[in-house]
Amino acid sequence: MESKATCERILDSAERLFSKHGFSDASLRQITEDAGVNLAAVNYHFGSKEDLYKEVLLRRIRPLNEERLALLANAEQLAGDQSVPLHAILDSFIRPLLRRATDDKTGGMPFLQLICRDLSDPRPFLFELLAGEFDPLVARYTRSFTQALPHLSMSELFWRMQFTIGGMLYAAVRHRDFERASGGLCQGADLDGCIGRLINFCAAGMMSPESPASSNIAFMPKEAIQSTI
Amino acid sequence: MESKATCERILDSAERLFSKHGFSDASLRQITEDAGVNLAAVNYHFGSKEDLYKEVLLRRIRPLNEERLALLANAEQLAGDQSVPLHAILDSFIRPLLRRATDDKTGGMPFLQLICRDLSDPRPFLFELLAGEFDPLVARYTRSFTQALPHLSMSELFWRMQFTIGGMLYAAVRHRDFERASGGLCQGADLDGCIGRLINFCAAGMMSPESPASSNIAFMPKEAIQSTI
DNA sequence: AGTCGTTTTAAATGATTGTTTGATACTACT
DNA sequence: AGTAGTATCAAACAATCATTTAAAACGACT
Repeated sequence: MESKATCERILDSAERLFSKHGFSDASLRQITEDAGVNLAAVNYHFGSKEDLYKEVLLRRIRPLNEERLALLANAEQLAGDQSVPLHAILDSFIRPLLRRATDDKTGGMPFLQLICRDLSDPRPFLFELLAGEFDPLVARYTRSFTQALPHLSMSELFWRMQFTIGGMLYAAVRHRDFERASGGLCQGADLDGCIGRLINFCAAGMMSPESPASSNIAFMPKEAIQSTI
Repeated sequence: MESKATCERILDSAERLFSKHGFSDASLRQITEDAGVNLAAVNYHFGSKEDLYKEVLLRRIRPLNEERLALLANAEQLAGDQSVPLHAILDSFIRPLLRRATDDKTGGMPFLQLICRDLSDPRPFLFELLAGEFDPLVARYTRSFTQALPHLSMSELFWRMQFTIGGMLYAAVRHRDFERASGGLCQGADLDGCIGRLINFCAAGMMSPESPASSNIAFMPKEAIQSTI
């Protein structure tokens, strides 16, 4: 049975080209040519272009989230009856994703590009897949964060988790470009430095005291805004 | 001269449809039909589809960043010879963007969708435009943050700015979906609450002490990672 | 009224897309 | 060796795309 090798060659090429050009601009002709297989192979093995894209994602997302949950469970076991350190929770959530930037066997930068794109701006045909893969993960982490940060309201905690996710996704997709954008100040290659800094940043934001929702609405006079538009 | 009305109708429809379907999947036929103009009007008035897209972006980005810079200048003037409060710097950077979620006159959610997409995952034909519009802005804010956070190394500051941008962009594009994702805990309509919380979160992350880069590399044994894949 | 520059229109161009088809090649098992 | 099921292949299908063309309509000014 040669189909296994064909499928994987298609998945590899699709991952790379979907990541580079996007779902619509990466054509099946491009992908199958890159993979060295016949054009009809995609529809034969995967059914459609959309189903191919789903398989590209699932191949990487499932091991990623399994790794996260295993690390979190491990951290909880290490903590015993004490509460899990906040840094450990964040580490188990952030590191497995960002690690992939330099690990081609688990997708490398192409996968990070895809997952960032689809989590912040998903196409409708991915709604079901993403909800199925990430809703349970978020629910699980919500429980852990709640125990580590009992002083936070559920609503405040949920916002802060979203900010964390946003910072993580942006760091994932941009960390190669940081060197240029910073004028050489930040080496994109320093992945562990990026991960450590992000965890510290989010931990500080997570731990900060909860303040009344309306306290930060206006830091300066409204006139300043109007006059500039 | 009727061309002004035609151009603006095209820009409005293009903004909405580019935001909804993306650059490639929003066709010029769709856009011109939605705008009620002839198909050839886009190439006549804008030159090409790419140039139309650039104009859609520029129409919103320029007032946005002017507003940010004016607010920042205003905050610095209010501070006199004292250093500008960190919250005020973040406010001038974050609020003008997120405010647009409920302000259709400055683009509304469609514009937020576009700017989030293009800042985290830009197409090559936008590189020059984005660098021209945002590099000076980032340079300006870097100076302000440096003064407000003199204890940070340039490299640490730059990373933290990237995390802030990431959290802001993700909040911008997702805040309508938060209600569903949180099970009703977070009302997407509470825009000011989101802005205030994001500013508090980033301020805490920004102010946290700088630690040696390698201090957070490993929170748990490596075996835990290997065993789960 | 008539002319010049601008804008709108319908139609055609040339190329590319995802998907389907039916024939051919291959593998494995009796 | 021959059959059944799987996989590959070249070719064609129907639809859509951005862009161009040349004619028609319009507006303002002398």
